[in-house]
Amino acid sequence: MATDQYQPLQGMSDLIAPEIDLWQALEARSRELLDRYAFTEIRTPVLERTSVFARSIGDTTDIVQKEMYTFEDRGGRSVTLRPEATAGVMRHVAGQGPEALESRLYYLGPMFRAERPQAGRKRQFHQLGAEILGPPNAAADAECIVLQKHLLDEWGLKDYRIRINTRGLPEDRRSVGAALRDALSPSVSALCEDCRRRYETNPLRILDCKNESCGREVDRLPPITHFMSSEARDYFQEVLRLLKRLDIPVEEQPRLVRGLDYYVHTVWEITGTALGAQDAISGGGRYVIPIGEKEVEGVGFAMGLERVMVALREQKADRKLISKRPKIWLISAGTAAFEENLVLMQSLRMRGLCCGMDLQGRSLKAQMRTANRQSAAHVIIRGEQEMERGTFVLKDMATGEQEELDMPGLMERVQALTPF
RNA sequence: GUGGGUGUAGCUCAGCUGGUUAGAGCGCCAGGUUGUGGCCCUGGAGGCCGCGGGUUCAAGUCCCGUCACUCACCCCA
Repeated sequence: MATDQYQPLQGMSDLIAPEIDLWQALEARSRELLDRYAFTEIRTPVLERTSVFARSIGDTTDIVQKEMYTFEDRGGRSVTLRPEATAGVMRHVAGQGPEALESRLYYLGPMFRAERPQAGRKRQFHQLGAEILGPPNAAADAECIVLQKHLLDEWGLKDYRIRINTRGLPEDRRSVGAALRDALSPSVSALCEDCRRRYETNPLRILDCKNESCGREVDRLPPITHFMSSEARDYFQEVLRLLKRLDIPVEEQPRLVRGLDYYVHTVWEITGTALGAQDAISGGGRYVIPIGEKEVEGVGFAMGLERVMVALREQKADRKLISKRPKIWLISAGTAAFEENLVLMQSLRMRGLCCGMDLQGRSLKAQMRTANRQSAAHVIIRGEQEMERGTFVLKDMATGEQEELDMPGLMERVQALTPF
């Protein structure tokens, strides 16, 4: 029944079995790896004051202008569902003492953008991200990229590309913008409508316009590093050198600038193949974010987990990530056996085993069907005969072999089935 | 926000130019085996044909609106 009242809001979905297995596997592997990289988790609220996002992401960006879920709370304050997590994390860090400015934090959770849904784009989606706080440091930038690659490899994702560029020092922004404007001034008329607007508001964004004629004009320009200070160029070269040293293949992409205002210095993007139009699975960069009177500096990235999962499914790598514990299904014939099985099931669970049984007292055949559907590795069958003899039938569902055991024998066999 | 495609059983879909009781496969339940799953056979349950309006003697089918899904643009993860 596809009736509206049973559906979640547009672009949002209920995550449930069997897909949830992939979510849990991805999350578990990620947390383990982030821990190995000495990051700790932070969970910030999903709802923040609107200014937290508007100031840091940038008033002219599409995210702030048309993609945020913004509304007034009961006290008349403007609040917003987070469209990304970096701003909230920085809000937290800015409120802490100076030692927090050296933190290594990661987050994993839902983000909200009121866009039109399409392949690889939901209104509620999930990001995994990490931040290394602190002033510009090429090693930190490089480590972020290393970590992302490691995550993708850990998940078993193949065929992705890492593209990288620099936006220069914060102080360079004004001069780079001005230089770009000068360089483009003869060809403004050749630019698309959006870019003519960007020419005034944010000339850097013209660089990654997908429009062909804009691309032709941009290709005539020297790379933007040309307009930057030598300090910015040296910093970027150092990042590239370290990445090479760490054996991370990246492609320089002089037109990559990314869409959020807070980025400075190194920016990068990871794209996957076979993802449709929305092929960016991860993006990141160094940033300077104003919060209240302070500015917080750091470097970080965010990965779109829905897109990662689409890519994993496409490459048939999703099933390899999921490991389910073997399950035992208890089968009873007769009410006496049923009740004894309830007791047995509980004691097996206390011993760390994963098990279940039909609670409705259906036919043995129906119980077996359920066991099969539950993909139980083994079943324990108990009926009148076994009750009389004080035994249990243990059946291996894969081979179909079964044996009759007494209690000590059953416990011994069953204990051997636990992974621990 | 703009444009294209699609809404029929739990799922995937068929339903020719409008015509009587709306179908298939899978899944589910039961039986074939009153103590054994998967494979096979038989039967059964399950449909406001997304929703609202209109045209017509008659609408799942045509028209309008609306909602949702989906793909793309814009942009982003």
